[in-house]
Amino acid sequence: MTGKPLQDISPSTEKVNESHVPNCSTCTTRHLSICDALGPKELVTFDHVVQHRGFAAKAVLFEQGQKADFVFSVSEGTIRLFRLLPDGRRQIIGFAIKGDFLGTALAEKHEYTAESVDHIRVCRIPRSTFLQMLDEKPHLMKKLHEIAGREIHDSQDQIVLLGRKNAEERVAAFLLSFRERLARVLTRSVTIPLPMSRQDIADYLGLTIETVSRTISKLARDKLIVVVPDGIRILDVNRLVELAEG
Amino acid sequence: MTGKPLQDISPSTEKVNESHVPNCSTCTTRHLSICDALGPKELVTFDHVVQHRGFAAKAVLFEQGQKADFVFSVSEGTIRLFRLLPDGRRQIIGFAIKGDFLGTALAEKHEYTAESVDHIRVCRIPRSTFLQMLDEKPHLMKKLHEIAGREIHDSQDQIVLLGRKNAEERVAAFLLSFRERLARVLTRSVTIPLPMSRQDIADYLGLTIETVSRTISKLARDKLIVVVPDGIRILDVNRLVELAEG
DNA sequence: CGTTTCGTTGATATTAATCAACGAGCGTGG
DNA sequence: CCACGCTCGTTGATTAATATCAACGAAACG
Repeated sequence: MTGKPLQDISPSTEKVNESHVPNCSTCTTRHLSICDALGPKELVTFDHVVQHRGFAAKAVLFEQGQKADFVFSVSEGTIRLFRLLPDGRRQIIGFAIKGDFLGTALAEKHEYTAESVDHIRVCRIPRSTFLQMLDEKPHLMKKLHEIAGREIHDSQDQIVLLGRKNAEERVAAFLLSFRERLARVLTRSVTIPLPMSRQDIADYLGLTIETVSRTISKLARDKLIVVVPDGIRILDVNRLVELAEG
Repeated sequence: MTGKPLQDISPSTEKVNESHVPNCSTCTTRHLSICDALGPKELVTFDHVVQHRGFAAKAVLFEQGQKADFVFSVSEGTIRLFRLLPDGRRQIIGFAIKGDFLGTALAEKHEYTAESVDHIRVCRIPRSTFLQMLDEKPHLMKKLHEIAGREIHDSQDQIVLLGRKNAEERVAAFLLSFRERLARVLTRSVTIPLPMSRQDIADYLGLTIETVSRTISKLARDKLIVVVPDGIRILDVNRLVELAEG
């Protein structure tokens, strides 16, 4: 479907990073991410092993089946995580945003592909280094497991959505959950920016692009939302929540 | 749908447990479960806090939204884990079998209901005790996270299945994955016992009971499987795998 | 300024859901 | 021990939801 090859790190974007995130101690994403588990001293150690990277849209961070050499923390932008079936069908597992942890600590291989939706910035650490830290710092391990617990919970929500909800419920649930996640990260605004394409939303919700488009149009017709450039605005949260919950 | 109230612990079944699993050191499930992370000394400690319980079919171990007081390890039987939508639609998140860890260590509340499919035996530990052990034993924490990683992986498989596979692919994938899990636990036989009902399978695969029934009939007509009492037998694994993978 | 990509909408096709009937197995009670 | 009533699984007929095919306009891009 989208199947474009990876693009390399853009040097210009990298420069932006260097100035914006000079070190872990002053990082604005810290309290949202796994780094929240680190003390002041550990943050300094972290600085020595962490690598800041910027990517343009459609860059591949890592691929399904590939050996996992790094783990990542997202500082900015949106990343789609997906798996492909042999015939090209794509299922997006999730969208990663600022503060999210990416990659596998204990497993050797990535089980999905991660591709930037828009301009992104990430911090990455060699997995071997991270593993060593995990062994030395139980509180980091615990934090990681906490994150895994949330991931499992979210996956189960998605399983219920895909297994038992209709198109309208799926779209409503997606808009609300994405809003919820954005709210942790930026000022909670009525307008929800949607950097991903309709095709991305469709592949996330197990629908086609046409059904997503029609459903969004219907929600707008019913005055639950308004479609704005690159996003939507919620008019009636309560009715949308009711819809989303089934 | 199934919505039956919980049944209490059957004393007779409990007796069976006492004789069959007298202690953790001789437990036949140990190497399959989280207890595999425990050393000989720790196993003895474990013996003092673990409670063996037996349940008849359709017993509720814990419910969606309920405070999580215990964590569980399954010794025998099959357990369905599900969530209900307000209007009664049910989505089965998974089936737990011998060796599986159940419950949430770090979260306060259960996010799904666990109900025995057939006669089961479980070991349970107060969550508070388990949490304390986690803090004291980093290797236990690591083991738990390893298990969580596998759970996340399986959830993602299920998301792909529900989002992008058709009925035939779903049923084929279910049969193979259930067989795979059983194989870890009992001698790998050509016949796959299916203790759960067609309705359970349907609620797991996001289908209706009729579609599951029809699809199984079709697989049998196509000579990929044979339906036997309380299970199926696989005739052509390769074609079934091909089907399941999409 | 042409060209491509993206989103929307309409018409039709297809898959799976729904509605319905039936038979087999099981437990219970006469 | 048999008969009745249930539950469960299967199969058939029809319907409904979403996918597919198709066309088009607007925005983005070189």
